Amino acid sequence: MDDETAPQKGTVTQRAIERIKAMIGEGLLEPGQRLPTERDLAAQLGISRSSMREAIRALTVLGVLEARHGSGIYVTLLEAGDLLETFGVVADLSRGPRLVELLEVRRILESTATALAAARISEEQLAEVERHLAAMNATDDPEEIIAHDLAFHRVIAAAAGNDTMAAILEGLSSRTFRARVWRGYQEEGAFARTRREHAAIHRALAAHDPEAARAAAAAHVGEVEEWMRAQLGP
Amino acid sequence: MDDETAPQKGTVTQRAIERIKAMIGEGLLEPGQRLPTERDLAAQLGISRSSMREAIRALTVLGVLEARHGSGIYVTLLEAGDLLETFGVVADLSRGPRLVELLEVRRILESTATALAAARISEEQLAEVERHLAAMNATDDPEEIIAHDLAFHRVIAAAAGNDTMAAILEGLSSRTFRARVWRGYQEEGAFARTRREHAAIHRALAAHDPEAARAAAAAHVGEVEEWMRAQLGP
DNA sequence: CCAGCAGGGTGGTCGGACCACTATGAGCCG
DNA sequence: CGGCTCATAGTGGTCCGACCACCCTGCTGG
Repeated sequence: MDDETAPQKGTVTQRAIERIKAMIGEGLLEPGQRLPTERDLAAQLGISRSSMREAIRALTVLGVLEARHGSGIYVTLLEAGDLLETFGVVADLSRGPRLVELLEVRRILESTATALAAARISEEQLAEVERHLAAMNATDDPEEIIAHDLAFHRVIAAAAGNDTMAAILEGLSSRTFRARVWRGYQEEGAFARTRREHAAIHRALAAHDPEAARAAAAAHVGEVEEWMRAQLGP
Repeated sequence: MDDETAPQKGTVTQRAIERIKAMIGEGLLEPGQRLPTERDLAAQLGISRSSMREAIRALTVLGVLEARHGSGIYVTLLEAGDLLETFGVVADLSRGPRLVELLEVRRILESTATALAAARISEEQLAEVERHLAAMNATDDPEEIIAHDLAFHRVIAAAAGNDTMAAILEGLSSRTFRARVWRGYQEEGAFARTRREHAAIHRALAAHDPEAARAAAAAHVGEVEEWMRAQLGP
């Protein structure tokens, strides 16, 4: 009786998901705000707690809600990182031709991000880039190399000043994805080449030369892209 | 007792999600394949059906699984569209500065996609582009205009030959997102300008001129981007 | 041979019970 | 009086068992 709309479309849980999303979209629920308890929410929408829990779980994995055991359910800050975390799942589960497509997207975004970074990067950020570059060349532990490689690009993406783009790139370079590609890639002695490419990117950043940065980054990702394309062909 | 690993990390449901994701990642579960029943899966992992249902629901909203009432649970084809559908949620819930960031990402991807399309588009696809262009100019029903506008760009994205990129762009132009922006945008008489920009994009496509297409698409999205930036500024 | 129906199996929903954790405040100790 | 401890209420997490709605198969009867 609390509501007028009982359109019966889709499952009960699905409707609950939409309702909560709508509440947030309309500003009834502010970022960081605490929601009513599961029991109250279920009663409000006239559904069982089980169904409501499924809806909450769904919005949790989407990065919209956050459940704290013993405390309550909260709306996340709805920042880029929260919402785009699921992008990593795509990278993890993609295979074959789709990996090439993902690398193509990454090449486009990463080259632009690096170009933007060249124009905007601060001295502190540049120093951090150099730190990861040095650390990457100082060890031969693959695990560590990948970590610094990721951090290298992460700093650059952050310097580009677009959090959304940075979050997407983060997902496209998620740990497992990178490790999966590297495994076979470095077996071909691509180590030296990667090192040279990273150095080129750093040079362009230090010189604040966007065009050179774009080219260097595109070439860097493009190398991996071409290698992967070749793996699938014959 | 069935397994060796009971590391007790995170919630039971979270572990179930990871387990199923891992099964798919390792190829134990093929795309399109049917899973055991909820009851069996729950028994296999030693958890309750409720928890298993939450895990399944989570993977369902991520576009990894698909539940068919009365039939069973299936792995999706894991195509770009399946996995990137959640991208629309990001667009729906983003506001303020993040909308500008999203438009910037869209500008970068859309301009590249349009450039690729200029080189690869077929006669049939070009005809479809023209169809939507004409339909868009023939009516003044905002609903219909938006629909054809979306379709216009969708065909172009498809012609670029990168399904992943097309899926991302689809999410960035989702119905509600587009409607939300249009509402205020067209109040400023941006109609004629939009029409001109679309015509320019079509010309570049017909001429198979990638550079012109890139410029036209970038300008098109950039217009909206600038308008939105202005809305937030003062 | 085929249309129609009935049954079993599946996901969807519900309600309730109990557990694990957190936060709060009353009460104790220093 | 101030700080600490610990009981306790409230919250999300898990489990169970029942029933419903729907799909699919196979059987039945024309």
